[in-house]
Formats: sequence, C-alpha cells, structure tokens
Amino acid sequence: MTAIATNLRRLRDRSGFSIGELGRRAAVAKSTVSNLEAGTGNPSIETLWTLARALGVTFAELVEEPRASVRVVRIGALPLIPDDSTSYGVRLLDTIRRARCDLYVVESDPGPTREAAAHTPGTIEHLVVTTGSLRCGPAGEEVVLSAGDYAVFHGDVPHSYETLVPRTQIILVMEHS
Amino acid sequence: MTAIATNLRRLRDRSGFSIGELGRRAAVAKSTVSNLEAGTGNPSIETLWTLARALGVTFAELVEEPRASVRVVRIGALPLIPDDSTSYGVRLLDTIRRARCDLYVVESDPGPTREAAAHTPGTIEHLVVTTGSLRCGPAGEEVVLSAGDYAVFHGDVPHSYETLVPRTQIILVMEHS
DNA sequence: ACCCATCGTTCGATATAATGGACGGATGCA
DNA sequence: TGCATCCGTCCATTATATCGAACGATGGGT
Repeated sequence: MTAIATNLRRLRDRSGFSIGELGRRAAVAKSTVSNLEAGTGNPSIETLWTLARALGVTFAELVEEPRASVRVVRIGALPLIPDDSTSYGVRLLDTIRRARCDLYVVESDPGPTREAAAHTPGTIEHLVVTTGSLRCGPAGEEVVLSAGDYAVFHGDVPHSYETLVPRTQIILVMEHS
Repeated sequence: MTAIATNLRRLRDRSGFSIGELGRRAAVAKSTVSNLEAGTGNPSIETLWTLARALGVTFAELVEEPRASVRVVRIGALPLIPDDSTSYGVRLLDTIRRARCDLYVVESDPGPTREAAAHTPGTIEHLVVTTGSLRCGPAGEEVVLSAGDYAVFHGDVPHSYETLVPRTQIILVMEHS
C-alpha cells in the first residue's frame, strides 16, 4: 500500500500534475488522491485504473514495488526439472536457491524432436541461444530461434525442442517454486 | 477486471481450493470471491492482496494481464543499454520478477578494466561465458574465464570486469533481493 | 433410499471508500 | 495592501464493496 502511495507521488510529480488536476483528469475526487498519496485508504482497482490511465502508465506500473535498475518486461513463474535424452547434453551450472532457479547449459545436435510433457503447473523456461538454431515452444506455437535470440514460455503445457543445426548451444534458466 | 477474474479462477483451480476454502484462508467472504470470479465488482487492494497471499502468488501475478504462452526476443531488436565504458554493450533479455532476477546478454571488446561499485546488498551475479574470455570477480579475487566457463560471485562489493579477447559475449543473471 | 457435507450463488445488512465542499496557507497580480 | 487563484488537507454525506446467512444443487457414505 505504501508502495502505491510512493508510485503515485512519483508518477504525478513526473507528469507535472497537481493533486487537483490529476483528480480532474481521472474523474476522481482530489481528496481521494490526497489520501492515497498519504498512504491511508484501501483504493478499489477502478480508482487505481483511472489514475493510471490519467498518468499515462499501465496499471502494473502504478501498483508494482519499485525495482532498482532498468526493467523492460516481466513474467511470473514456477519450476520443473528436465531429463537428458539422446542428442541432448544437459549440464547443471548452478542452483539459485534464493531465486528458485536452475541454470543449465544445453548442447545438442540435430535429431528427433524432443517432446516434453507438461510439467508442474507454473513452470517457466527462459532460454538464450548462444550458437546454432532450434525450434521450440508450446505445442502448436513453436518458434525458430537463432544465435542471440531469447524466448520464454510456460513449461506446464506440452512443448518440444528440435535442434536445427549441429553444435547448437543454449543457456536455460528454469524457473520454479 | 475480467483479467483479474480469469487469473483468480486459474490460480484457484491450480491451488485446488474451493471458493469457500480460499475465502476462509484469505479471511474473505466467499460471496466476495464468487463475485470476483464472475467479473462483477470492484475489489479493494486489500482484498486482492490477501487473496494473492492465500494463493501463494504475488499481487502482480493476480492482477496482470495474462501473457502470450510464448514470447521471443530477437537479439537484433534489443536496445543497447548505454554504459559509461565504450567497450561494453549490455542488453536486458528479461526480468524474472518472482525470482528477483534480471537476465542480460553482454557483449564487449578489450578495453580499460571496468570497475563496478558495490550494488545493493544481497546482489549476486551469475555469468556464463559463451564466447571469448574475460577476467572478473570481486576486487582481489578475480578469476579468468573462457568460453563455457561459469562463475558466481557477490555483487554487493566492489568488483571488476576486464575483457581479454575481442567479441567476448556473456550471459549474465543478476540476482538481487 | 436417506442423510450430511460441501459446492457455488443470491440477497439484505453493514462497514467503508469515494465524493464534494469548506478550510487554511501559498503565490501572483493590480 | 487587497484580491484572486491555486494548492493540499480535513470532514459529513453518499455510494458501494464486503460480509454473513440462506438457498438449491451435487456427491459420498451408511
């Protein structure tokens, strides 16, 4: 709640609006805005939504805990543990216990498409192709990645990997709870 | 608002709770939960917060618009984050919010050693060298890494990076609390 | 067959968030 | 100096989100 107060104050300062002007643009009583910035109250999402629109930001930007450093996109997630098959060589680099992540480097050569069953709900896989190329993703939504590309998708639905060129290597971040 | 209804229903299904049980655990009337899932109503922040806690997810996970099942970031489309030193190019691949991780790809050429000040307490840096070689680590404990090597060290103390060969590239997982 | 527990929904009563006006203070202009 | 306008905060009133109880429906267990 204090996070919302802080965000609201910061975003309003950035926009140059006064409390009254922001309230007028958002069709919200300025007393409401005043209370919110004071940290008192328990706003409804509709109130926050209209305020976010008036400030030209997303709802998430208004309610999120401020984070250090630069930020572009975000995702929520949960985990799973992979098994190694014929043409895949998987090495566990590290387990980030606090962050609930496993860090792998995977090396593979062209071979049969590896079909992975749905894993525990909430699993998310982040992968960066460092060399080579592969097609992967949830069933019916596969994408082709080349060196440098990054993809993230849910691992709790059936998905597949198909290595397209020899000596393909990827960095895999398995996010789990 | 419909997004919240959808998320709530999906997360509750995943947890296996009934409407009544979720309401009991969150200390929220089950009629409120019922209405929320029906898309009617305008919940307060506090209500959503307690529901998110009872579901074991973050507030953002409950209110955010569901993302596409697969998302691709092409290396060529990523903005290069400006850095003081000319020989480093940093690209933010993604932010793993729940795990408090940022995922970067860093490209660099030999140049002056980059001295990094201490980051926020609790920061840990994991890095995998995909091509090239560099010397890095906390002051006085630098190590030399080659392609394929992995290192992890605390980022909340002064540390440095020194690129040893041209076109060095690393994947950087920045873990912070 | 029955009974009983639990499911999810609906509806009146109540708690409370949002409103709109009043207030004191700050600033600008004649 | 006086007047006007804006600022942000503080209440009484009103609107409404939440609560709690009752409802019919469903599925087990005896």
